Amino acid sequence: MTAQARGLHARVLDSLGPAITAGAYPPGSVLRTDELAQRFEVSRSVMREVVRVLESMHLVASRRRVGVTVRPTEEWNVYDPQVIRWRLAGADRPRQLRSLTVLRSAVEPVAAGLAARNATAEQCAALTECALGMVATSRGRRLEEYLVHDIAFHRVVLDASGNEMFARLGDVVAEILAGRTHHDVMFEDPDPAAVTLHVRVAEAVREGDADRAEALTREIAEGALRELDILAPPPSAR
Amino acid sequence: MTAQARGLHARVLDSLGPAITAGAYPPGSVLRTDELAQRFEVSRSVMREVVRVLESMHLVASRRRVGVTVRPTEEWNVYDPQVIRWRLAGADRPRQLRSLTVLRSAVEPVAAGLAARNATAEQCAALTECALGMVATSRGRRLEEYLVHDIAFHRVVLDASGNEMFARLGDVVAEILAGRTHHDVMFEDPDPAAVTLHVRVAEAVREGDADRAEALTREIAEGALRELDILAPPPSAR
DNA sequence: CTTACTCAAAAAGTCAGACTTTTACAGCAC
DNA sequence: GTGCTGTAAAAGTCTGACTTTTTGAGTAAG
Repeated sequence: MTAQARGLHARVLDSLGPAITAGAYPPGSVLRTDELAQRFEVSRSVMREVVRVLESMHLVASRRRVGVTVRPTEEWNVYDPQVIRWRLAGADRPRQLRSLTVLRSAVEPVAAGLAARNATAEQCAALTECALGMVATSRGRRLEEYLVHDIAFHRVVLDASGNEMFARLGDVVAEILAGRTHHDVMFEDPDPAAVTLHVRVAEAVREGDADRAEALTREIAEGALRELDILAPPPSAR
Repeated sequence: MTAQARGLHARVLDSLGPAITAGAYPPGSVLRTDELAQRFEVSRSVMREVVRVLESMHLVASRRRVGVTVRPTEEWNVYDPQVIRWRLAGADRPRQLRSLTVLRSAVEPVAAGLAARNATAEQCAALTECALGMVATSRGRRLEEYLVHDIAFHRVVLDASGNEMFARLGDVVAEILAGRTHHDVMFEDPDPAAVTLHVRVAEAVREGDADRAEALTREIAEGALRELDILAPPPSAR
């Protein structure tokens, strides 16, 4: 499935990166470039390039005479899409999913409000189309088709906000939504209330009603959080 | 000022990276590793490692027989701290600052709400201390001291939220606040209303009042946005 | 016993050159 | 015009030698 002939560099990175984010080498562990090169059966050049990339992600720090030390989790570049992917594929996927969903719940309402102000006619049309698509596929186990429209909807909102930082969270949202469908609750049809909310958000954006778009999106986000609380309860109560 | 002997790799990266984010090589431009190596007077190994890092930031894409092509802005990893730093140092600093401030205004209120629920006793104490420090240095052109407390305050809130993604925005907020003091309005004392709001946020968090902490932080954020509208007006009205 | 200095080794960092692999493109045949 | 084929350009990979920084052991002085 995953591309095989993507070059040595990419292959080693996709092997070592997830291992580190999964905690196979706990923070403070020391690796040596030469040893790694041997282990992965690649030349030192390739391994050096891999280490440099991991270093740029703040997963490791390379120091002379010491080696390549794994950094503590708090220092990782957790917004790096690659790191996000690695962690979502790993064991602490639930915790990761929670962090990202909370982030999403903070960002999307504000993005929707901005979208109501800034969306172009084309974006409004796209939004309506997505919402209609969601309605059309919301019943009868057409989950894959529904997912496509759902992802597209949220992407358009984030793009239409006109904020670059928001727009770049489109992939994260896509990952979350896809995860929900594929891992968690793929047996039942989407919540009709959520579908309706999407339609109403599209309306609000079209009418330029920022406050309503924000409030409605906040409801969608709260729904996502509630869903998460059921599937993967938070750490604990106070 | 900036470290000089940080290794060739870092020096070339810090030269080429900002050049790209500044638009010196417009998207679609094609560079050749060999040519770059000559231009920067380093070996191909070093330049290859630099290119690999830029590639992991999605600033460029390297393809055989073609070369290293600069990617369009929308594909850059705009959350990479390094990229953020480069862009903030460049010409479109104002636009960048706006994007980040909007992001901040979306995230911090939610983070404060979570902090009210999750903050430890130590974090509450730290928060109060920061707020008091802000009060103490809020008058008499003690802007540098004030800044330290301000940054610390927002860092503690983001950390105390217990959300990893929020916590990692501490550096971004620090950058924004520092930028405000150093570039924009360093002539007058901070807004007394803002200082009071910080004190009240600390209170709310201490008392575990999530809604109030969120609302108060939203006021702080709105203040920051208003300030931004004055200093660097948004694109245009509808 | 502690402190300060020296020095050797370990590991990353750098360089140079040869070779391999992919692939865009030109030129040719149909 | 369409399709094939071959060539060259550029990245990708490997190897080995050399340099630089840095740690920590050993040693001498207090």
